[in-house]
Amino acid sequence: MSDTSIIRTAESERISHIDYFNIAISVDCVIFGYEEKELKVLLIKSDLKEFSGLWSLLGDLVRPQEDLDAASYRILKERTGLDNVYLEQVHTFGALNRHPSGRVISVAYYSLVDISHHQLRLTHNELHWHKLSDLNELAFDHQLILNKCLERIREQVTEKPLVFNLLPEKFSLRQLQELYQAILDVKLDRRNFRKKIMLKDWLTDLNEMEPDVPHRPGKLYKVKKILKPRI
Amino acid sequence: MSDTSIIRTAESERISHIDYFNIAISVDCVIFGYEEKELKVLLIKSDLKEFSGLWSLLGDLVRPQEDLDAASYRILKERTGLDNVYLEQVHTFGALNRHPSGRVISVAYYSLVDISHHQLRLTHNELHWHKLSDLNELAFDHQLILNKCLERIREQVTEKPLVFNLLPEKFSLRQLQELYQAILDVKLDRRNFRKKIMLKDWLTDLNEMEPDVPHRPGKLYKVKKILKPRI
DNA sequence: ATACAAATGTGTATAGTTAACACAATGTTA
DNA sequence: TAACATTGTGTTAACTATACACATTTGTAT
Repeated sequence: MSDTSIIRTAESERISHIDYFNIAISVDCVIFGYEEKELKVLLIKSDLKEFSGLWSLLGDLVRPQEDLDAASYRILKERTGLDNVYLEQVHTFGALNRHPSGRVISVAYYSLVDISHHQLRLTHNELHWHKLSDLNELAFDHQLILNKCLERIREQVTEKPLVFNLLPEKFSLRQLQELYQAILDVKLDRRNFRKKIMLKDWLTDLNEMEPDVPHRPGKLYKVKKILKPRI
Repeated sequence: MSDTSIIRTAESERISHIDYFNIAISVDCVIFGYEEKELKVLLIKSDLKEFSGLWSLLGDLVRPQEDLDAASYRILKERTGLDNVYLEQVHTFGALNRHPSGRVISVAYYSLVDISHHQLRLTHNELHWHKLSDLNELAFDHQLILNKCLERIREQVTEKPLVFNLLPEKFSLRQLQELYQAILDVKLDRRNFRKKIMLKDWLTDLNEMEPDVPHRPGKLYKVKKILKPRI
């Protein structure tokens, strides 16, 4: 499409390229991890002078020949080395002044990754996992984006077998319960939790015991079919 | 911002304007109404030759100085004359070839309006309310967008006092039940429905009876506090 | 005026789900 | 071998959701 091309709107208005392509579109990924009984998010030091010293989500402009899901997938792959991940679009942020360099509309995705995954390689030394419970001011409107994604996970955690993406392949029911507790920020009754999770028929008993615990070891399970929508 | 301006991405890559502003962004509104015990959607005849004869959602390009919510609000106001409406962002659609004239990414909103509202004036004679139950092929990916919005409403209808936006100010419990049935596509038990809706404490009894019914009239209610997020 | 048609308004019993709660068994460490 | 930490398990009570019927009110037709 050239600079003189025309877009027809539903109203048949004719609008020149120059007028209407002045908005850039980016994708921001809220990449969640789980470690030491805490939910974490992967952030990078902002390289904008306006936000110097602040952390920001991982994002990039969407390329002209790339769809939104592909862009989020690319960002995740570039930053973490992971390519078999859960990614879901959450919301699009388009406030006029959200980006200091110009009009940038950003589509937010969230992702759930296993921090201990052997394939995980942070590709940049200004990339760090931050505890959600201990977060300073973020660049742009990234706190807003993060909150929206967290809200979405909380809605989904009891509905869909998603959060297994945050755990290693083999896990105990205690680990799983602690994860639920971290996400929902509640304390759960152990017996009721085990009953409820078993009713969902998401887990396979591996007939193995967890190793290296200083107490009676629990059984290990894996999830039957993890949700990783092909993006 | 001029054609030579630079956007810094999180990676500090430098990307020229020409390369990265070749994507247009639009908003599409799925405007739901309710009439004759059926859910309806407001559509307009597509004016693209590629979709000649097909109906499409109401949409327009986002203007450079307009945020997304404002764009959806403007589209609704332009098309219906209504300006006190419920609007909610649902999802962003960015497939490469969704628009035949070029790369257009569209943010979908849904809206709930009272078809019988005195202020409602369709501003275009190719605008029509279509029964959801009786819909032909739509232009673009608009069937996809519609489905996503319908899904969203169904999730929310029992959680939030939203659907009152579809009804006139005064309504009977029968009308309300019929609306729920239309949205959820189920049959509900009258006694249980009334019990449950009353428990939610959303309604005020107006101490009036519905007029002009050929049978025992029901009481009229209005909603206590309707949800119309300021957009 | 009377009978009929259509819809309102109301309560209870049953089934299913969620929440609260305690103790014996297993493995580790000193 | 005793103390510690954590696993694994079942029952009861509270709450929620579902199924279900009859007398009352209004309008209409005769």
